[in-house]
Amino acid sequence: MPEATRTEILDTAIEVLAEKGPLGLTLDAVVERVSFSKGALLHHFPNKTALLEGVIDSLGESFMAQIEAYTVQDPQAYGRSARAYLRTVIDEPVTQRDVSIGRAALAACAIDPALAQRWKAWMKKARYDDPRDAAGADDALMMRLLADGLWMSDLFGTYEISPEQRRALASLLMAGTALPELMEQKA
Amino acid sequence: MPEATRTEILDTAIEVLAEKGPLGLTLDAVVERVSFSKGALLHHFPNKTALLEGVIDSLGESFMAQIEAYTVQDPQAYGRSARAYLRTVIDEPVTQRDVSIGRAALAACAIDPALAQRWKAWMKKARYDDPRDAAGADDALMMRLLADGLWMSDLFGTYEISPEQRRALASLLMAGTALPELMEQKA
DNA sequence: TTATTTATACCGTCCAGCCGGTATGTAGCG
DNA sequence: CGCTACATACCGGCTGGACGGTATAAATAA
Repeated sequence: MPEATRTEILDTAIEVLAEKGPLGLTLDAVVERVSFSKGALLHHFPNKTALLEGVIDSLGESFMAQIEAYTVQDPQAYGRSARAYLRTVIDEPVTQRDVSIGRAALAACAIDPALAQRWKAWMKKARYDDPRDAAGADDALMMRLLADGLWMSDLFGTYEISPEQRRALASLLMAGTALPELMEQKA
Repeated sequence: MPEATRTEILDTAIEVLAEKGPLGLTLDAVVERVSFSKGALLHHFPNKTALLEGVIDSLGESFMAQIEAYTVQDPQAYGRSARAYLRTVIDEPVTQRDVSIGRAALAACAIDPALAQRWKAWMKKARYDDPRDAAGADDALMMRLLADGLWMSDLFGTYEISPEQRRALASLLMAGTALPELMEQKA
């Protein structure tokens, strides 16, 4: 059952990533926690780069699956992909494990441009089925940027954000269309 | 002239960081480019952690100096620290070197919580002299989050943002006070 | 004044551990 | 017999950093 082995490797690698960070993600560290040997690992992933790519792809798939789930359950077609993105990024309960994985993945992408590119591809793939994104709508972009900023703040604890502030931010984001109007008023 | 040696080490380390990323920043790599030996490096920075902290502090000082410069030249007191932050993060011409350093610093902070904490301290220190920040104003926070999201997008090239979109974003950010009104309308 | 100690700044080598990866098997299966 | 899916042993490079020096200059004591 080679496929099972593969996913076991990937799941374990993500677990290691969550616990020890990207520097702790070594081939040996994965092998230690797994029911088979280093040879098996290197059989399925010929080198560490391949493993890392596998991990990113695995995370990317989960990410996209979550977005798709939110997307299809959204009754309104217009802008649903953006809304699903926002919910995925900011609404999900943030466990310590999520934070660790987020940090590690961010670090990995920051270190290795190839991984960043790969993650970007997942982001793009998840940005589908939405006329606003297709049109490159300004407001959807802004909402995404704000959500990304909030996500990063969550990862690093940059700003201390109160629950009320967070709720306000979330509702503003979900409203989602107001910023361009605002711009026109100011201009 | 021990102080000069110290700053030479730090500058060189940042240079290495920009060129080879955080994984390329080894003690030997710094020593190679410097007029003295490894012993000297270890004399000024007893271990690698100390060197990394020094690098973060050095970057933090530059960052804060830039913000202070923008702050004092801003005629309007109200909200100047937030505006200075925005300008520093989004207005500056982004060279490839800036991107590399940003990536590397981000990675370093994502990997090592202690460094993240240290950077956070610099951020806090730069967030001074502003009644809105003191009051934890929602709009200033939102502008910062959006700017952070844009900064990250610049680092990774996540979104393709046209010059017009960028200009629009910048002006919206500088306007900076409208979002709370908007929230009330929506609520 | 001079001798002695102490602290600073720096040099250059060597090592031990870790880590990615290779090389060489082998057991099962079609 | 050859291919897949593993196991085991081993290696060499890199890296952090320990260590044992040296040169200089200031502090201290005689």
